[in-house]
Amino acid sequence: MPAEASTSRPASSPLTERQEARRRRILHASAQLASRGGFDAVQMREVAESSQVALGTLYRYFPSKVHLLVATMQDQLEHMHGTLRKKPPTGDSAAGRVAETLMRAFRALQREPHLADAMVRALTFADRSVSPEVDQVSRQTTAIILDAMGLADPTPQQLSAVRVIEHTWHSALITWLSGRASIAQVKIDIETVCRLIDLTDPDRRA
Amino acid sequence: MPAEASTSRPASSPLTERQEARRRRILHASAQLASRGGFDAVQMREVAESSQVALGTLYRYFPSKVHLLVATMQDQLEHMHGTLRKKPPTGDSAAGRVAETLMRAFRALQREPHLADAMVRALTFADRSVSPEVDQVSRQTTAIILDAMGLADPTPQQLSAVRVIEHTWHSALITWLSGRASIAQVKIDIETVCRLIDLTDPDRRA
DNA sequence: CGCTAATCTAGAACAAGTTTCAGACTTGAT
DNA sequence: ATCAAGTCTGAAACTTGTTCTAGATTAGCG
Repeated sequence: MPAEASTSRPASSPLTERQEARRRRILHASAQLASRGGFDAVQMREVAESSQVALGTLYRYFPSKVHLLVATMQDQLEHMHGTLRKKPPTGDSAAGRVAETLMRAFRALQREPHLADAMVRALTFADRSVSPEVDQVSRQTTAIILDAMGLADPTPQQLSAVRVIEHTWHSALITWLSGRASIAQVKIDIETVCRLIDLTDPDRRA
Repeated sequence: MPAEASTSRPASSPLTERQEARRRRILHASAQLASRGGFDAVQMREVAESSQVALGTLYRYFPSKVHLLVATMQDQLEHMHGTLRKKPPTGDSAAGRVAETLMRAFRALQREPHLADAMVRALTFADRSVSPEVDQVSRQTTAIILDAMGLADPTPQQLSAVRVIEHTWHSALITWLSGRASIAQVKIDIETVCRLIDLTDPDRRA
């Protein structure tokens, strides 16, 4: 596997400079509009206009609104992973560190709830045509969690626990975004699910 | 709280017979179209035509496509809860019974994957305007799980565990529907998360 | 029965995602 | 520098969810 920016994307044809710039302008416009009014506020015509690109071009870069928003999420996730790396969590147990990390991410999302709404809704609404991109987001999330656990090569059990944590994370986020769960509840649920980690830690049979 | 059909819905104005019939026709058409081609195949004009109702009327009964599909899900969930009641799960532990119940539900959904797709996508895409209906679905799901646990009054911890199980259930379903997880993986994740139940059972500190 | 308010119907109109197309511009290779 | 292939632009068209309107029907009531 050749060294490549953690960004991923096989880079089937390396974009020229101007193309890279267009791509960034589009993602920036997308995030900006999303921050304003969430999923609905990201209108393809407006994204095109804001990023100084023809509508057809926008669709060449991102074949659908969902693709665009999922790519926006990848972009934001990288930021976040970078930020988290700088200040690793300090808890004693793996479970505690993961919970701390997720709550930190959660607080970051709280600062831009509309953006969070747009990204998460796109993510869960995505159909099979977006699977590769969604998968990439999922791998990135997994990496963040494994980082917090401080684990190099997890057992299958632990991987399952991590998947369950991700499930809970996404779904809890949705219930919070749609106003059906309080922040406190999200916190409790995150902490609850993180106990699964200790449960699957071979060293620490409670 | 007055006794009312488990169906819910405060019944602000009791529908006449013809109205009730229209409502059923609509839900039936919705489920039928969904079974064919999933979320996208449920087109409001087609639902209206199939159920012999004007488009405006359809929108009077269900104020959006998402409302319609969430109502369809409520409908199906009731069916399922009824079916499950008849053959309660037989496992020894609460965790086992819940896992068994969920996997049974999962197999039922497998039989109509397109319908499952439509319902689950609508559920997670729903915004605040659909919260009451989504909440109702969530309560129904909770009831099914608590039934399987054989629990009358759960502790807050147990409620959190149940919420986490629901999160996992929904999210795992989505990853399966979008082809990003195998059935085997869903099974493992369900079983993994169900261990939380034993973990929070006051009687059975493993 | 006859009236009134609510409901239903058919169909047009509107909004936003997506597709299409003809022509202008870039790029890379020769 | 020139040409071919690929890309970008602007604008219109198409699709499907949603709203609106005018007139027909129905339900409940005196």
